[in-house]
Amino acid sequence: MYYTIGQVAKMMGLTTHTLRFYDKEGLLPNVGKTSSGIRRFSDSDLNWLIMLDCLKSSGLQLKDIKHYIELLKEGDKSLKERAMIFHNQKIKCQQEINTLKQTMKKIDYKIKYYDEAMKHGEANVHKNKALVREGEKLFKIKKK
Amino acid sequence: MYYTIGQVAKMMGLTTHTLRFYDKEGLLPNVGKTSSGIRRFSDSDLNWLIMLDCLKSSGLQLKDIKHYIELLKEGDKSLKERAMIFHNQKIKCQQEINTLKQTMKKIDYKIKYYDEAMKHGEANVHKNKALVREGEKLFKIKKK
DNA sequence: ATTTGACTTAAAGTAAACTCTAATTTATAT
DNA sequence: ATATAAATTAGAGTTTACTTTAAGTCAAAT
Repeated sequence: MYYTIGQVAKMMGLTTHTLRFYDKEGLLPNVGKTSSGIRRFSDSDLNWLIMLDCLKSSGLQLKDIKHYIELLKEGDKSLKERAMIFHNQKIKCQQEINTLKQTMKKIDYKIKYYDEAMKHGEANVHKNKALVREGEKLFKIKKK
Repeated sequence: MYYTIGQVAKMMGLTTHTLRFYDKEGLLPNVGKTSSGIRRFSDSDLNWLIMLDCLKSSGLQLKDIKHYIELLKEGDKSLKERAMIFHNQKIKCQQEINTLKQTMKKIDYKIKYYDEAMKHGEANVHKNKALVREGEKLFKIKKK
């Protein structure tokens, strides 16, 4: 089964421009073309796009993904380096999740602050010092 | 207690250039200056920088943070909009965490693949079809 | 007093990842 | 057969978030 660039764009939530850009950058090394020059995406190409998306999500830059493709092309002798890439990305991913969890905590704190503020009015909330530590106090909001 | 731009840069893990850039962009609305024009960062400014970092981590762009600052300056009448910002960022944050968890799963899968590959050699691993779904097969690696 | 290092501004430059334009060709539907 | 939709290329432009440069002023130490 083959797909046009437009179909793939829809399926992957990308634009055709982005797909051509990826192709130009060497990030779609196996996409074929018809005799008239039109790209034919196979299921295998789709799987690779899913993998590419995963590598991007883990924090790899396009040039790093390009490098990974070169390693794949080298075959067995690059096994260790490829394994290292995933090992490193796992660590990066975990760190990013931890950062986001910390960020979530602070956001929850803010949400609590705003819930209070909207329930009781700004003036009352300001009696609770703990709740105004992170920015609110920077602007002396006039109470009337 | 006041700090110079260099001290703050060290404390926050930023460069002085970045701090001046933030200031220029209006992201440090309360930082004062000495009579000779040198920036004086207060503890309150430091707290704001921590908050700014949190907002960035949650996925807000600098221009969105700028907008948030404008809202803070408006006082009580922007309470609802500010609450909405945190509400939205919480959702974005949670989605990002979910994406990263999915990504982690795929990476773990790859790590398992590479562990196997390095234990038994590429040829044997390729007998396990499930393990080669995501990219490896794209390049017909020559077995010798 | 002078050197060293940190500070100042304004503005140009950079990297990443697209995004869009233009001019043209190919494919599909009536 | 022809109109419309979708594909092609090359290359220029955009956005975000810095980063660097240049030319200078200020502050601390010897």
